[in-house]
Amino acid sequence: MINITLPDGAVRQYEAGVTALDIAKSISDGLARKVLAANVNGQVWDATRPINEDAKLTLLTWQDKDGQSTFWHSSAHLMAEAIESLFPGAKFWVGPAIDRGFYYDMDLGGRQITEEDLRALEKKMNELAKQNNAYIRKPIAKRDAVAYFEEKGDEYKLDLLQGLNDGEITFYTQGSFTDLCRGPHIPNTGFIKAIKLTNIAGAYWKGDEKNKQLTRIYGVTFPSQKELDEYLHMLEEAKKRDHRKLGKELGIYTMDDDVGPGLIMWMPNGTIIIEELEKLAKETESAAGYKRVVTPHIAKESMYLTSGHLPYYADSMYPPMELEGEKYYLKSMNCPHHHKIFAAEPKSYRDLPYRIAEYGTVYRYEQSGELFGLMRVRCLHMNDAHIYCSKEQFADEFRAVNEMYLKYFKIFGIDKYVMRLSLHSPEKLGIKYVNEPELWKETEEMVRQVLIESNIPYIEVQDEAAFYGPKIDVQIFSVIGREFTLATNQVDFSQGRSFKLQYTNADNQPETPLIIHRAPLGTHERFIGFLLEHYAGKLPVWLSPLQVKILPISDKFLPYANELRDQLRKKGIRVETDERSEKIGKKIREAELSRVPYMLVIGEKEALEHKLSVRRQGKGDVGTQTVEEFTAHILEEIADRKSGE
RNA sequence: GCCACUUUAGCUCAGCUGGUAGAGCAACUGAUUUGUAAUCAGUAGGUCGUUGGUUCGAUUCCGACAAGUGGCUCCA
Repeated sequence: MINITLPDGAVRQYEAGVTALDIAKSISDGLARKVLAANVNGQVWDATRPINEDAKLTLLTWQDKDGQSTFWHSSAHLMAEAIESLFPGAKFWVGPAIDRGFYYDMDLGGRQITEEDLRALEKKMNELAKQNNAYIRKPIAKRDAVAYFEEKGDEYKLDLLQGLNDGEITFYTQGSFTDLCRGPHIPNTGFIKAIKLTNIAGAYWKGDEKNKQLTRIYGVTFPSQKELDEYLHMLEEAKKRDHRKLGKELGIYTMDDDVGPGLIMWMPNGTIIIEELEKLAKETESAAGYKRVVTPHIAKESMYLTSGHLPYYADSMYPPMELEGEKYYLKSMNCPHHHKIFAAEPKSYRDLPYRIAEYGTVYRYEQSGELFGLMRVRCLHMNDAHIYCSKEQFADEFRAVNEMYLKYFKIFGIDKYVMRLSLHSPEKLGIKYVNEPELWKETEEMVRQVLIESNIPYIEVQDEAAFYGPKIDVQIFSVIGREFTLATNQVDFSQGRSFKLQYTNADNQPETPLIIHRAPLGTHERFIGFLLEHYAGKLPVWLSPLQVKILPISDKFLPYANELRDQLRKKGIRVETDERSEKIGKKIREAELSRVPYMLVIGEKEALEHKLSVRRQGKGDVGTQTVEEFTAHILEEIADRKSGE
């Protein structure tokens, strides 16, 4: 007999060789019908795999993340079975579960998959699922595994096998399909009740663009049709808050074929948002001791050779233009220009920290396939600044920048983000990163300490640093789930020396400053794209292009409405009157859809009493106020940059 | 840049197997003067992304290019 400890601490005794599924059955049949996998002593196992010694056991169902990923991974196998049956000769690479579903990469020998094929595959998968085929685990000797895939002629699985040791190789079989797989899997295919293959994509083998491109099919499955329907509904809802849709509906920005891909033109409404953001940045930076500068959009080749950008990033800069025998580049970053401003006048330690800021316009020749709405563009406006400081000042300066981030995030109510400490990878020194192993170690530790001392949760990732030093990136997700760096805070121990930047220290010796590159509000493009999705288009009053819309009940009240409008405008409030001879219902509907935060309904009663009837976007009628009450309220809301309400 | 798909009126979308296009909303005009999410009627608006080809004839079939979209790779 063995002892099984359940999550509530209860210990039960079973015969050795018992499975998680047996144990579930001994508790209740209902539970047994829901068990997808089990966590045995911290490892995720098949629910049907025998347990031979004392163990801590957690049964995993659809409610558990590990249960879901097991379910999706098994679904990938089911899809592969369907593919093998419909497209014989397909060779498979890997088919993992992802955040929301699964994919499988395969080589179809040049065959193209169409939307109709996906529907046929779904149908086949449903048929196979209904057969309730068990997923059967079988440990196998390496040479037998190799023989199996040699027979099949699957060079991809053979490649996978090369990296595995004898004794740790298992096959899983369900129905007529056998795959090399570590597992675990759900008990049988019958659990998979609802199937949706979502899209087809090319994916480079092993993620390397020099390799062959495989066909990748993405899908998602659920234990019931209802859950699939809910998921599809959620996708529909997410699409409604996509910044590309909102940007068009709200007249924020536009693009044009004649202007070029990835080049944003900000329309009047978008420009108001930009101006409000810049106002916030200027106030905040001025209070934090920054000074503003302005620099040109282009510079000579020699500067980017000095900075080291050209050898690393020439591919992502627009090609140079030749003038008077010199090559000029559109700037893809502001730092070199800022370094030149630092160097323009001699500096002493008394001038440090020297902080200069600019909403700099930069141009990056992003790969055409990467462009994405406002989030990935070729002309961007950075909330840029550079801080030149001594080693002793560094930690305080870096911490202050982080605090500025958090202050901004509070204003915008941003709470779903990941702070990512991006480190170099030592084997790429001299290739992707400046070759200064000691400095890398030292500054990475310094940055890590700042995060720990400030008690900021973060994750560490290798091989994500800038070429000149480690950085902290703030990662956010667009409504369609794509990840972006919203803000960045970077250490630079390299460019100071490249540009021969110096200051005189207290001992009258020349020293090279450390540099911090920071952009807490990222770029206008990405930040506004993010804000539109974050607020679902319902911007807070202070950011809203139009803050108040006056809606007269009929033309008779236009004179009072416009008198009111002028009065509010004098207070700096962005306000317009709907002067059309439409019914009030229509005026309200359109004002609501345009997401103007306040609507003022003006009729006979209001005109007589010199009052206004206030409507809040999304909330409806909130009662009658005097003009003074309303003005005081909205001005306070704007001045405090309140989010919501 | 690579794989796949898409591109019809300002917007959202119809248009079966080739015979030069249609709806709703928006716009404009007129009527209506309205009390908290769509008043009625009329008018106007499109070289069907661009460009080659096949055909008596192409929005429709084929190719190239461009832009957009979903991924891959990339992202200072």
